[in-house]
Amino acid sequence: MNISDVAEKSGLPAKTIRYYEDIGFIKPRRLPNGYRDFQETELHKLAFIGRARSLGFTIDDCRRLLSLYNDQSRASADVKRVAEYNLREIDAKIANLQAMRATLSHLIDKCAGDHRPDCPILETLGSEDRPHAVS
Amino acid sequence: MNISDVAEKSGLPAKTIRYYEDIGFIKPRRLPNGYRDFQETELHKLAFIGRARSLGFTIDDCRRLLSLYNDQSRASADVKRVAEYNLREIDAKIANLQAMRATLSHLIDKCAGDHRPDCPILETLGSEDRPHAVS
DNA sequence: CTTGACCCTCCCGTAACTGGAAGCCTTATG
DNA sequence: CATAAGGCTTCCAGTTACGGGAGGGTCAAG
Repeated sequence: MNISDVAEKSGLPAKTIRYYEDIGFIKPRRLPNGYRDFQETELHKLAFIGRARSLGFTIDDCRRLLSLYNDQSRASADVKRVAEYNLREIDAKIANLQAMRATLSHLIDKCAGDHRPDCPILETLGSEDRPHAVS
Repeated sequence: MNISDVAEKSGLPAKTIRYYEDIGFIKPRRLPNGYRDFQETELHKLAFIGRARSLGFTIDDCRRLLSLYNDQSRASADVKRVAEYNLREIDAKIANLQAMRATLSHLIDKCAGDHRPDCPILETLGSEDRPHAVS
C-alpha cells in the first residue's frame, strides 16, 4: 500500500503519517524505489491512533494505549486508568472554559455595542483588578 | 521600574514581559546599563494584556483590543464584535470537549476495570468505525 | 572584595503537526 | 519517445505563547 491509500483508509493526512513514522509509531517497509510500503497492521495502528487522538488522547497517551493494546497480559484496569485520567483532564478544561465564558458573556451583555465609544469590556480589562481569576 | 517590579505588579513572569517586548507590545526605555526601565503606561498595558489572556483572548486578539483601547474614536460595537467572536470560539471548544467527554465516559462505564484482559475501551479504539466523530 | 541577587541576550525545546521547496519516480497521453 | 501531471521522497521552517538554561554583565550589602 502506498501512503496515499493509507491516508485515505485511515483518515490521516500523508504528512501526519510520515510524522508518526518519524516519532517511531510505525516502521513501514520500503520498496526499491524508496516508497513506503504499508501493511494491514500498520494501517490498523494508524487508525487506532487517529481514533484515540480524536478522543483527546495525547501522542504519549497513544503510545501507552498501543503498548497496552499489544500486551496480552495487561488488565483492563490499566487501560481504564489512562482513560479516567484523560476524562479528568477534559473536565478541567471544560470548567476553565466555562469560567471564561461566564465572565466574557457578562461583559458582552453590559456592552451597548453601538456607535458610542464607552465600552464596559475595555473598561474592565483596563481596570486595576482582574475580572475573574481563572486558574 | 525594573522588570521584576513590573512582573510582580502585572502578575506576568519577567520572561513573558520580555517576550511581549519582542513581539512589539511594549518598547520600554533602557537605562545606561542596558536594563529595561518601565513606565506606568507600560505596566498598565501589560496588566491589560494579562487580563485579556486570562479570558482566553489570543495574542492577536490582544493586539486588536489594545488598538481599540487606544482609539478614542472607536465604537463599543467594534469591541463587542471581537468579544463575541471569542465567545463563539469558547462555545465551540466546550461543545467539542463535551462530545469527547460523552464518548469517553461511556467507554469507561463499560469497562470492568479489573484484572481481566478484555477491555471495551481498547476494543472500540481498535474497531473499524470511529467511536464518535468529533469535528 | 566577595557574595548573592538582579539583569541582559541568545538559543533550544515544547505539541503535533502543516506548508513549502527541491528533486526523483511513475503513469498517461500525443 | 518525449513530455506533462501527479505521487513520492527528504529536509527545513513555521505555528502558539512562552519556559529553561547557558554565559556573562551589574548592583547593593557586609
